[in-house]
Amino acid sequence: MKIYNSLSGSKEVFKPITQKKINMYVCGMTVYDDCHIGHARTFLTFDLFLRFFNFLGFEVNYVRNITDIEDKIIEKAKIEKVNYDDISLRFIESMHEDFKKLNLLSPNIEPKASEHIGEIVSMIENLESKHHAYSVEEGDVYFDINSYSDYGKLSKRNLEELDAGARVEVDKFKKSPNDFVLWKKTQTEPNWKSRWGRGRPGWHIECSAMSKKYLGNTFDIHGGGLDLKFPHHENEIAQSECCNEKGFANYWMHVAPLNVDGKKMSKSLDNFITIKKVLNEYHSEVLRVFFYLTHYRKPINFTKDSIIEAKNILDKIYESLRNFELIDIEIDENYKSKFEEALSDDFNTPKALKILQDLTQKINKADSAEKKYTFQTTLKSLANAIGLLSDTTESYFKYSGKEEISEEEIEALISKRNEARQNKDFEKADSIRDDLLSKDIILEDKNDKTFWKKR
RNA sequence: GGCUGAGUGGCAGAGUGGUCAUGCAGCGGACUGCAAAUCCGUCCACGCCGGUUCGAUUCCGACCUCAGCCUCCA
Repeated sequence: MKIYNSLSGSKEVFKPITQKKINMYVCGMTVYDDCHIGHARTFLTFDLFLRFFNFLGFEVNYVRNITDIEDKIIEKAKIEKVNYDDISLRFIESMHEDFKKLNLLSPNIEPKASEHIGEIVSMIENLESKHHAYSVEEGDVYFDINSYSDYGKLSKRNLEELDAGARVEVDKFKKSPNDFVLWKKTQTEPNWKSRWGRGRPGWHIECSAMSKKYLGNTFDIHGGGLDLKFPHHENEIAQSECCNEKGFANYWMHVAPLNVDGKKMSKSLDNFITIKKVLNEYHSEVLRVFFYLTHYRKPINFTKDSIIEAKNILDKIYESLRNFELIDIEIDENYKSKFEEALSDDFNTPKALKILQDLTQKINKADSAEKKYTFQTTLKSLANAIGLLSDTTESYFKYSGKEEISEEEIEALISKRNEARQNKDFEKADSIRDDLLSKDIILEDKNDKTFWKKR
């Protein structure tokens, strides 16, 4: 198994600390709004990692946190005149709903920042006692970046560069412009008692505290979106390594960003697409295929055409499993090993997908029932390993977030049409088919049966 | 300006020093009452300029372009 390690900037042979066990920490959501498809990419990618590690026989301890104390949450609460946890709880619920629909495997632990204030405070105290942190008159506590010589090793920058490029106005209390806040003094909710007065944690420290609690000082994999690499992950490394006096994560994995119509998603551009919106039109596995089509370290562009392409591909694959019933049969080892090989090379999903497409073609061209079953079973089993083909063909094709016409009505029209066909009244039969097509229902006559699917 | 990464056919996207990726879309054909699905066939390619080489999309160097980060961000 080879994975690309952001820390070294190269592909490395993956060696977990404990054989066959993996401790993995992923930076999760800051819950101040509905999840968008950029989030979907990141978490679907880590879900793939998790599934494939399981497939290879690793036991993964997966921690994905929830950041529920943060400026944007507090701001929103102020605007809506509600408690901050009304906001965070609302969006945690929304997130869980989305993630369930995306068929994401649950993390083993999903810790919340607000429930780890004790751990956070003691970590800051530890850093202060070792002179890696300092408090100022105002009551804020900062991390002293110059006390940690390895600063910048993940994002590959040094302090001089950072100082030169600093665009923000320097806080007058900071010793160095790149020092970042560990504890923010505040009287507004939420706040907690501490030796520096009432306040709340800064961003970054919660991940150091929670990963330490659940995974220990040093663990295998730490990841998140590429945009978290700097400063968030860089700062986590600084805090954790200074506090624990041990190496932090061995492998860092970052998922490249997603653009919409060639532009970064943002509310001002009005190209902000939520997971809910996409799932309203497409089966969640279409989104999965869409992501798998591009390697996770490459930027991806979300357009109407590209999601349709993903749907076309998945449609074909599902089509080849129509009427498939799982029977006890050996799977094709040759395809299995090719599939494993592709994903073992830093999760080359485009290649893995191609193997599934090859299998589909083999099924369609199989000249014996036995061969067909073998390929179908192989396809199903490999696809399942990466979270695909978990639905039946029938229900996949009938999936739709919105209902324009009921299944009963469709079935009724189909039998009406077949009656007309038997009477050779093709004009009537075609008009019924056109009518259904206008409602996005496609009919397929196969042998003596008629199937329907959503466009 | 700095750092990091990337440039392959309409789009997506593998891979390799010397035949071919592949998929989606398109086009032609088979099948079908007609379609759809499926199968068969088919078009289109490696940013630019040098160098190494018998030969480079693949190796080396310069250049150009793009993206992300440098401020909140998955």
